[in-house]
Parts: sequence; structure tokens; C-alpha cells
Amino acid sequence: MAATPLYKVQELRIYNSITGQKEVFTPITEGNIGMYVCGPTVYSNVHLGNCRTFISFDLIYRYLKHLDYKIRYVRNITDAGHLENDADEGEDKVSKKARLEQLEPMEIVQRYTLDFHNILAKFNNIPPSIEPTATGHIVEQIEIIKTIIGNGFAYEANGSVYFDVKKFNETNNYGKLSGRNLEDMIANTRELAAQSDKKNAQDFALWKKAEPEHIMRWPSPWSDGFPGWHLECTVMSTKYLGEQFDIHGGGMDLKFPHHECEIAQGEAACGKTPVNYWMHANMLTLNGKKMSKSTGNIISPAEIFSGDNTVLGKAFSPTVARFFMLQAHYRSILDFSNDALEASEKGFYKLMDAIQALDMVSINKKTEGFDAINWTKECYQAMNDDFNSPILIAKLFEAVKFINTVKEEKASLSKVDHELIKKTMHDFVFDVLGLVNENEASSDISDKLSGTVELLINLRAEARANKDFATSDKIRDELLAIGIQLKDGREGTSFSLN
RNA sequence: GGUGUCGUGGCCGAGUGGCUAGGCAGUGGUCUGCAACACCAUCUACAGCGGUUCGAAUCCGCUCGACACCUCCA
Repeated sequence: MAATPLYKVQELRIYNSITGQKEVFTPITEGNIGMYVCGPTVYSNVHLGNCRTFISFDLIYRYLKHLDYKIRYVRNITDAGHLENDADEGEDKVSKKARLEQLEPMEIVQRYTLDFHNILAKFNNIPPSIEPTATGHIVEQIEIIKTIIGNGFAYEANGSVYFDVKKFNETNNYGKLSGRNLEDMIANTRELAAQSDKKNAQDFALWKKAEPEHIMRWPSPWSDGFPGWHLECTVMSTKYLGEQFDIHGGGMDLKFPHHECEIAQGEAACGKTPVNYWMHANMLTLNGKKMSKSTGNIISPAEIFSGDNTVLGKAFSPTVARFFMLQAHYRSILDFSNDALEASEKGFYKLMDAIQALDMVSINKKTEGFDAINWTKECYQAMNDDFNSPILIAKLFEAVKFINTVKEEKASLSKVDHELIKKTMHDFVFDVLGLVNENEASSDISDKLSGTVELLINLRAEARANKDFATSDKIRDELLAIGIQLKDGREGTSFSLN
């Protein structure tokens, strides 16, 4: 195996939500990583806010792979157990949608799982290693409930099983992830509804007895019913990654109660804390407020791609939307707007143009005006500092400026540095950031297109040589009108697709 | 009410004790037949008020404002 380049040996630091600090990342097994990310509940189409979280973790997944870690990435599909409302009163989200649309629950699940995969593929997300479903792990969920009851941290009441938070908190710490303490929570809760089977309002369901009208139900020692929402993640992460694993991710809004409950379940079942590094991706906002299905403050990926929404002035490609999101750090709130997206789009094309130009610049004996090795190191430093993609992108634009200067023949570039810049650019832009150069789309069409445009460029050059500027401008302007921009340079005319 | 995060220039968005963030937009120039692209130069900042410090956008306190979680959401 080749020697690891120096710039890869710098420590990777990850902000751990449970300690509130950036920590040096040390996997349980050297060279291997287990990562679990909470996936969607498939009862409706994903919106752009959902996508941001998965794009954030796609960046993380890609970078860890790039660092040559062997990584198993597990992301679940919640197809049962996610209740509409309060755990005592609510209806299962999938069941409700099925009832409303008069479909089988699994038809709902299939429809929105396909939508989810389709949209994430458009954003060029890499699929996870394993994508397990809650309904595929009912048996395991029943087993772990038995274990938790056996360990004394859960109780059965009227066919349902609840996690005994108060009991758990006597020996463990319920609230350590979200920074709450149980006494405060108890002091601040309203009186329990009279019909509740729970001992305390903080207790959460591990198993729910199904009401007669409830369509999704499975037999269990306690009742015909269905598992609680928090349980599936504990079961599936344990099954595929072990009782303790490296990284658990999800949206910031899952920190409490969902992830807090996962910690409690893991500790109650296995006697040890399940996760070493908790990572939370922040929200995408629209009009300064969180995108949220329940408030309707959302924009869908399909609307971005078609431009069919009142806040949008035009359509944007998936890769531009992805680039826009990666220009903010995953832990920062990002506000969506048409202006911000347009700014990102222009920057994105500038980046792509420079990468193309890199194939055409002239090579000299030595490099002047740029330290390619140091620049490469800085790119890694940015990503090693808790996956700081905005700084990485700022660094990439430093190279863009240099490439353009070389193109102008106002700076020189050596063969060795040319290769390094090219490799670093490609590694980070395409492999790590996961961007797609739309100019190089399908090669067959692309070849025919460039042949056609070359012909027009030659005709225009002849016209210009004859000072027939009416003809030359017509060619230029009409190509621009259909999205092909001609660029006159020292070496002749090139073009790009806008 | 409880817990937490944040307030950066026209817009988006990094940084977090002294050193240019970056992108978009603007202005002046170079290039061009005119443009576009590109390049060079340049302009708008760290919510407010105190404090610590040789030095604070960065640390501390207060005030104001915003957001998130505490019910479902990535």
C-alpha cells in the first residue's frame, strides 16, 4: 500500500453533540466506521429540508470514504410506529395516510420510499450500505422489549409496554444528550390525561396495543399491536453495527426526544451507551422559519427542479441546490431564498468552468503565484475540522482564481502542480462534495453538441475576420438565448452551457 | 415557563482574542470590433451597552431581537 500523503494524516475532528465539543475522531476499530442515520418516515413526499439532512450526511459519508475508512452506513426507513400525535392518542402516520387514501399501508410505504430514493439520487447521494425497515424488524423489537422489561426498565400496562424513565434515571442519566434533567421536565409537564396507562408523562411507548381500527398490527406477548417509534433505531443500529458504534446522525429536531430515548433504550437493554459520536444536522429554513410538513412552510425538490413555486424566479438543477446547501456548514441553520440560490448557481458554474479550463491551460517549467501542496493541505484541514464544507469551497475558489490567471497567461503552472491541482479539485468537487458537471452530461449528445457548436464558432470566426459583425453577433446572441455562452480568449473561442 | 442556539457588510455565508474568508451584487480599469467570459484594483461588517485585556467581531455581564426543542417533523 502506498504511503499515506501527509495531508491525510491530520486528525479528523468531529463536533459531538453529547459533549458540545469538537473531538478528535477515534473509531472503535481502527480503519472501520459504523454510522447510523435516522431516515424518513415514508408517509409523504420528502421536502427540501429533509433533503438537506441527508445531503449533509452524504458529504460526511463521502469524506470518510475518501479518507479510506471502511464504513458501514445504515439508514432506516420508518414504515411503522411513527405516531401522528401524542404517544397515547396518535394514529400511526403510515396507517392514517393509508386510511385516507384507501390504500394498503405498504402501498403508501412503497410510493414514498421510491420518491425518497428518486429525489436523493437526483441530488447525487450515495445510497447507504444497509437500508432496513421497521416492519422488517418486528421480531427483534419484541426481543429487545423483553430484555428491557427483564432488566427492570419497562412495564406492561393494558397490553402496551412503556419505558420507565424515572426508574432508568435512578441509575442512568436521562437527558444527557439534550441537556435536560428529569426533575425539571416533570415539574414542567401538565397533568397526565386520566385515561393514560403511563406512570409518568415522560415514559414512552416500546409497544402499543392496537385499537380495533388500526390496520398495521403484529402479535406480541403483550397484545396485537405495533412497536414504538424510538425502538426501531435502537434495534436496527444494534443489529447491523453492534451494541456500541461510532457515529449516530440525524436532524437536529430528533435530538429530543428521539435520540434521548435511543440512548435510554440502548443503555437499558445492553448496559452500555450505544453511540460514541452524536452528530446533528441543522435545519433548512424558509422565510426564517423551519421547513416543516405540519406548518406547510415547505418547498419540494420537484419545485426547485421545475421552478414551479412563487418564491422561485426560475428552475435550478439538483447539483446547484446541493452546492447551495454545501456552502453552509451542516451545523448552521441555512435560510432558503431565490437570491441565495442564484448566487450559488453563478458561483457553481464559475467553479465548473475553471475545472474545464484546467484541461486546456498551458504547462510551464515551474509554478508561480500558487502553492499547490499547501493549498491541498488546507482543503483537507477544512474538511478535517468537523466537515467544514464552506471553507473547503472558499479554498476551491482560490484555485479557481489561480487557474483563470494561468489561462490568461499571467501566471505559470508546472506539470507536477498541474496534476496535483487537478487531482485535488476532482477529489473534492466530484468525490467529496458530490457535485456533477452538467456540461459533461451524457457523452454521446455532448459530442454531437460540441461538434455542432464548433462549426458555428468557426463560421463566426470567418464572419469576424471579414468584419461581418452582424452575422457574428447573431450567432453569438442566438446561441446565448438557448443557453450556450461563447467565450473569446487568447486561444480562440470556447463555450459553456448555462 | 424550561432548555439551547444565534444575531457578521446590499444578499448568502465562514471565522472566534492580534494575520484577506469565500460566493453573488456594486464601482473603476485591462482585454474585445462591441460584448460576454476572465483578470487587476476597490467599496459597504461584526445587534446595542458595559467589563476583562497591551489588543475583542471573537472572552464575561446585561439589554434588545430571532430561531429551535419541550406534541409530529430531517
